Amino acid sequence: MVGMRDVAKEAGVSVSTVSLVVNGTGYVSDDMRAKVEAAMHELHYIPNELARNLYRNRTNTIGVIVPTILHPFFATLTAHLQREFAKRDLKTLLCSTADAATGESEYVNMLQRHMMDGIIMAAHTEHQPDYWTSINRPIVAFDRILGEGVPSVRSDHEAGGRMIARQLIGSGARHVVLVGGPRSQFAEGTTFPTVRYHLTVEQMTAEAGIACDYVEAGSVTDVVAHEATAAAIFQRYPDVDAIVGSDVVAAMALQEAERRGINVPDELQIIAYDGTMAAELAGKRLTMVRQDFAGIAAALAEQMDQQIEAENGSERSGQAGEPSNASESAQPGQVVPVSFIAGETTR
Amino acid sequence: MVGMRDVAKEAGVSVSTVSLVVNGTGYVSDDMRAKVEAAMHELHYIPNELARNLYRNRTNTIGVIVPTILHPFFATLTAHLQREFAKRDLKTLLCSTADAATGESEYVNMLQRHMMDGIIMAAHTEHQPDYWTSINRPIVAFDRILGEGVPSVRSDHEAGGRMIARQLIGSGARHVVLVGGPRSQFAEGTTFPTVRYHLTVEQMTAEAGIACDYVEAGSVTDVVAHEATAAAIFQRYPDVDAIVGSDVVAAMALQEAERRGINVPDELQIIAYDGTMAAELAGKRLTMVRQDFAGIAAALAEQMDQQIEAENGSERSGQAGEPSNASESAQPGQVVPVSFIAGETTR
DNA sequence: CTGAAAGCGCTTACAG
DNA sequence: CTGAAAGCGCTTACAG
Repeated sequence: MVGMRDVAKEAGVSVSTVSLVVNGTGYVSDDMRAKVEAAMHELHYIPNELARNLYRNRTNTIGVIVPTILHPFFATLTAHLQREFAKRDLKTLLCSTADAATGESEYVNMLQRHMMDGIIMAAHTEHQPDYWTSINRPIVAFDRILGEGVPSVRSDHEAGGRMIARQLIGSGARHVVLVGGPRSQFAEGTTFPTVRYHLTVEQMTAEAGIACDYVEAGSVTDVVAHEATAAAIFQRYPDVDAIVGSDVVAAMALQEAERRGINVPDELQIIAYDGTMAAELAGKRLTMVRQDFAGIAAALAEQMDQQIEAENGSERSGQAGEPSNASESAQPGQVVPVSFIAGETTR
Repeated sequence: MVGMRDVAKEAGVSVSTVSLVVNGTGYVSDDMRAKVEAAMHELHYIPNELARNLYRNRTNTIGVIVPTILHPFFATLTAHLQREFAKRDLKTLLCSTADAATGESEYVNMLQRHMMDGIIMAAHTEHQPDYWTSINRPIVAFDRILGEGVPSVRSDHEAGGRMIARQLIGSGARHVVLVGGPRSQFAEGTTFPTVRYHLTVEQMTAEAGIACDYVEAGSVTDVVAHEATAAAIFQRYPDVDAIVGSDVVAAMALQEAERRGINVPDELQIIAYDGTMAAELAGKRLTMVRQDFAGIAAALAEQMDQQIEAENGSERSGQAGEPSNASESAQPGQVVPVSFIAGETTR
């Protein structure tokens, strides 16, 4: 492997000079520069980033922790994040907790070993907030609250809930079924902001005198489970006339409805929450509440930037041991708007 | 930041001893080990992987180059790859060429700068084979041929084509429309093995006296384009009674058929090629040819392992400058079987 | 079994 | 403007 030393020798200059030329920093005479560049070409020199990483204590890599990239929701999120990070010359390390046998803590471990510069946390975690706040490295959460000092970004799920409820009420729905995660996540002080759309729909339909039942969907990881969930809805609630759930659930519900000869949207309305590509592949164009993935990714990347900058800053000035997460002043959570897109599955 | 030196000082031993304890290599007396471990705990020591990386000239990271992870095909491939790599303690760097403004050559550049240990190439490239063979670092191609010495893995597309043709012929199809990539890729000596399933179907239907037209789909990146493609098929070929295309195309074709009141499968059969989750979300359970993603990922990872091992080996023994890609003896391409799964869209 | 030393390939003050 | 030196944090022969 040809290194800077070889280039320096070939060009008859010092290693420092080669470094200056490679990095375009500092002043180098045109004469020297030419000699060095010639030598670099001659030897096909390619700088080794690992040495730089060590010196800077930086990898320019961000880990994106998601349950699985097989799910369109997380694929979409990840794709948009990669775009944002690439703009900032940051690489995206795919960290899924369901696809690999690697839990979040192993990824956090890698963060602490400086294998990455930061983590976007968008997967489930059993850890208590004090776990997350004690890590003391750049972490930004998506759609969950990991504790004081860990900035977080989420969609405006309350608004999403209102949009859905308004549609259902306005179209004369009588019996709504909501599909979502484990009901245990709905406890007071939940760290899952997503539940807010469910809660909003439940509240508004109740006020309007509309029946609203809740069905727990299978794991986000398992598509087959969603199929079973869809079938179960019709069995358990034969008079259901509106189903609300994630794209995947909505698509499966539509498929099941067609199979049972139920007319959509006349007899049954379906609303998909998320608005990924999955919603476009269904049997009809699904009506949906679309999350603004581009906006979410931009906000997450922005927060990550700040976290990283704060870390660099505090390293220079702050005392080593003091555990102080960056940007204490961070909002409890940045909120990104959602939008309602009427399709062929509502009336 | 607390380093090995601090631990050594605290424990009253040398840095070498700390290193031995951390790595569990070599012999260390229980006495020393205990002292070191106590000190590590005391100081909350966490090893910095960057230094190791530099010494080993390794990152344990593999870049996966795909057009976009938004497409279920590549999401599925990537998810399975990550699983395989994780088993081998390798991390997965997401390298998409369409989501970010980063082309393959930038990723190759990163490979050469030792920001990763290898690349799985599954995206389009304009480069000639001599570009790829001259890189001289671990590269494994998926579903494309990048030149002598670059191992490659693909599905058995001929078999896939035969399965499709048999179904169509057996069910009495009269007018088949195949949807696929730009026809220019079909030239003699193409580096795109995928076209073999199209060619096989065309040949077999021709022999059976069945009409078979080819429609170019939009970019793999663009889902909306697929919708337009689907609509165009029905306009251009009003008597079409069988459509074959990727999951996404098939799903959109089904949607369009239902919209036009065309009965599937009685009047129109649809076969999806790939067999990702996208095929399950469609209006009906699509009949499909499923690629064995797990098998593909395993084969790719296996080849990558060999490439990396070969690189390490040649580094020790071989002379530096000699460009010689690992495993010259690699097969022209490893072939993974596909399977036919009957759904509700064929008869 | 343990320690002093050299080195991974680069960067950055610091003299000149 | 250029070079010699120290150092990023760890690993690994090599003496003892």
